Amino acid sequence: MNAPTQLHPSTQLHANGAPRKFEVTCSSCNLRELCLPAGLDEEQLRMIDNIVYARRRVPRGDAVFQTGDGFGAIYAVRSGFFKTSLVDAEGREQVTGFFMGGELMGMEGIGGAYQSTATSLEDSEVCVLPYSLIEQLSRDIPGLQRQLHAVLAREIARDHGVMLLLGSMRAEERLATFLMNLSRRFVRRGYSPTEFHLRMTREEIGSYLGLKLETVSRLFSSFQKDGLIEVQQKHVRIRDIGGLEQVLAARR
Amino acid sequence: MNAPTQLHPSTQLHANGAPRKFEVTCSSCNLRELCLPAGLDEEQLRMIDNIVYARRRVPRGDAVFQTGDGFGAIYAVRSGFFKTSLVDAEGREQVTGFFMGGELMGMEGIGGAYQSTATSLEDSEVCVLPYSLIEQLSRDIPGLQRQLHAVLAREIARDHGVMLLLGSMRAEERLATFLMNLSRRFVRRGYSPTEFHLRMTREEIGSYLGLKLETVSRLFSSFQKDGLIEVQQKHVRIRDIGGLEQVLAARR
DNA sequence: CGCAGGGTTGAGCGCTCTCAATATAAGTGG
DNA sequence: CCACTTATATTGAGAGCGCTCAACCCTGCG
Repeated sequence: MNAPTQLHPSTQLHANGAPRKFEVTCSSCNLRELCLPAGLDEEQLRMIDNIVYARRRVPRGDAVFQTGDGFGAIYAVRSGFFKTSLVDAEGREQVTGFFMGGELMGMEGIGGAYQSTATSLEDSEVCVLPYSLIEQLSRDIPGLQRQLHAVLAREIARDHGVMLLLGSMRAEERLATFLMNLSRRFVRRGYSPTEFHLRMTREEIGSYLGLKLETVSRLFSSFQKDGLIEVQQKHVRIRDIGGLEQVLAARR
Repeated sequence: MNAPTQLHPSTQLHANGAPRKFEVTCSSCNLRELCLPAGLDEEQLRMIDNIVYARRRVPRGDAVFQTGDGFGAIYAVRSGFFKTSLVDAEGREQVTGFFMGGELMGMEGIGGAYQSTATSLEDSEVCVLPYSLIEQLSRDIPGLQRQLHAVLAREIARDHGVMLLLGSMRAEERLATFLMNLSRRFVRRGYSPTEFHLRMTREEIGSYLGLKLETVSRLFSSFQKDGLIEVQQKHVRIRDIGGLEQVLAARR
């Protein structure tokens, strides 16, 4: 429940104690409006600057935390791209989310152990937010308390949206929803809403959407044939966003 | 974000202000170890006794809150049984959970509006926990703060489990998982683990599990034929819990 | 250049859905 | 209390969506 006892080798410690190369503060971070500090005023921002205990580089394929690890911190994506996944007793694997800049991972571990594994899909960097600090600071800063609760609530709401997708949508509706969701998140981060690079494999998309990788591949091809998108391996260009919305609207 | 502005007619107000018929405190509640106060010591318990702003009766079929309602409180099931569900723009409906004594509903609304509708499946009663009070008290009572965070985290973890179920399991695995989950929750509340009354319809079970009601019905019959359970409408008796576990283990 | 991981595409199957009829339970009003 | 209505559950027959199995292709990299 306290700050991580074991520090990863690539960890850059924060100033209060150890030296570090780069500025590690929320107030100087261009992702702050997408992240935990969203909505805080300048004074509050300065108060929580020390909440970023450290930054940590995560090479492609490495895990930030794994199922069963004792919970210590929430992790914010500073750069790069992640998936979270879980595996049940019988070996069934499920990707529970994809995470990009400013998004938070590991919240389901609060009060116990992480219930999933967070794996980087490209060379990435995370901010380590020790729970003990968040806990402490959110007692004194009502804005942070609210923001933390709001972030947790949004994660629950997001999961419910995925449950709707998995429980009620057909395969093509799932993929269309997925693409539009990615598009929306990319545009908020200043990237093109219509052209992006998928960091995950067809298998990972399939796991997230409750489909087999072949089905995902076929759907990509089918969307391309219909003029909705252009796909070439991991590169995607959305050509007809309205058409994608129509895929959802066309209920039988 | 403050205490509910509109009070439901059947609401029994708490002592600080208005009279009421029954004791409305956590310390006198036999569900406290399953609910928000779990793990608090006696002193802390007394401090949060006033957190139950009111109790409210919810006749079968009524909603405690609905999608889009401004968030004001978290609701704890005092007695009875609930479902939460959401409907998307195209009319797809998804049951996101079933809730029994001591379980909390509405947390996904924190900081905004409820994202689902909570409907009672039998005449029930809920405790109204105004968020403003929770917020205030959890600043002064670290145990409550932790418990709140833990409850939110468990809800996220639960949702991930459902995502695994919906994304990776076959129909019969889903129903077996569902029955074992119900059994576990009933036994914690002092009911029989092997014999219980389903409060929800086949359609609601189906929606929750991502199946059609006919499929659910067929699976019940099939489980019965295999000697795993006895079903008669809403009455279920588990005859072979090990067999149900085998349904899950038998991966092809 | 060869290899490995990832992606595409085809053929056929089977699980779950759709449509439909019937049964049973639970209300509802006379 | 009973006839009628409505909601819920069961079961069957057939169709189709997505899966399985398999072959082949593409791309990056040692």
